Amino acid sequence: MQNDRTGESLLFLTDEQLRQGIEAMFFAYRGFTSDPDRILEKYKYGRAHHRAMHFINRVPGTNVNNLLNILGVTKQSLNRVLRTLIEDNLVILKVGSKDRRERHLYLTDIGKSLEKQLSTAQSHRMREAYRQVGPDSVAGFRQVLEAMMDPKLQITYKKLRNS
Amino acid sequence: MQNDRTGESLLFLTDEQLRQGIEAMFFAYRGFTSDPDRILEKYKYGRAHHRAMHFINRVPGTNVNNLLNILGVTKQSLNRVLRTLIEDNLVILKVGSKDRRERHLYLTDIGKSLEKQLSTAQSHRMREAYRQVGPDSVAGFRQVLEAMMDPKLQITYKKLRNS
DNA sequence: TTGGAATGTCAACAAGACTGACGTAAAACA
DNA sequence: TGTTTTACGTCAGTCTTGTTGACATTCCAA
Repeated sequence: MQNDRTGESLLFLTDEQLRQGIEAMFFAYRGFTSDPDRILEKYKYGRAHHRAMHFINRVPGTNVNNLLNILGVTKQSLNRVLRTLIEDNLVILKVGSKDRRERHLYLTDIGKSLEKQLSTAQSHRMREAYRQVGPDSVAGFRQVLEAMMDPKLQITYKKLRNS
Repeated sequence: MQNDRTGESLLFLTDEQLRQGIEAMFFAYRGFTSDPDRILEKYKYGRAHHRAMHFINRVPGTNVNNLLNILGVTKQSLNRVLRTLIEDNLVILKVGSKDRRERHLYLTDIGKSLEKQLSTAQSHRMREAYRQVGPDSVAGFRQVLEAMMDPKLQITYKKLRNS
């Protein structure tokens, strides 16, 4: 199993092996979202709220357009989520000082605390998986994921990584 | 970067590294589903139809309950999808001969052909990603994904792998 | 023969995505 | 200065995919 992993051997990747990769993505993504989902349910929020909070936390002060590009949804869809987060005082809008058309998004302390709860739960599972398989596998994991992204999102991903 | 990848070093996995893994999963899953989604749109189907077809193809003759467990949705939700697939002659039901309560699911030739189209598109992206990163990374990728699954789904995944 | 399991179906509902149209404010441009 | 473009918000309607609850049918097994 460990030998014959030459570049050449990839030419013989069977449909079966590719299908297993597909199924692994499907089942793993379920696990990946399950812990935050359980927490969100208690607060009557959904995955969309989680994603918004995650990236507002990641890029504090981001404007709406930028967040839209990251999330890949329509402004109407994002707006519905943002409205409830603002109503509930998890997120605040600040009008841009340079360009006053822009709204900059920040998590409030309450928002930060929920985001922390969610990311802790999600990270915990990932940390545990990392621990089980060892560092080399983790590097491979990240590389394959990156290679599977659409080019535009790959750039977005790299920008976030360097910010 | 390549050195110091000992088991010990995992203890120093930063929140930042874990967060990058989370974001990689998020962006990669978008890529993962995008090609089939484009095809499905033409036929007025959704991801739910794709998933059902995928696993019916994978386990021909599966009964509904088994498929329910694999997909992790309610029977009502699956039923709606199955109904349209049956109406459109992509899937056929066969009443169980041993236990006639059970309905066994099969893809028709038309169903097989659409499933093939979808899995080819999805596999293509995965194959390309695999090619870019090399076989060792692929092994790591699969191992991390497997470790991230819920235990029950991990068993389901392994069963599929050996069938 | 009866209880429970497997399945199907009806109804109602909710989250979260979409499109399209329209409004407002502010910046950028000509 | 006047016009156009950009950023954002909002209203309305639709679709997919998920949910719960209730109920009917079939039929295996004790």
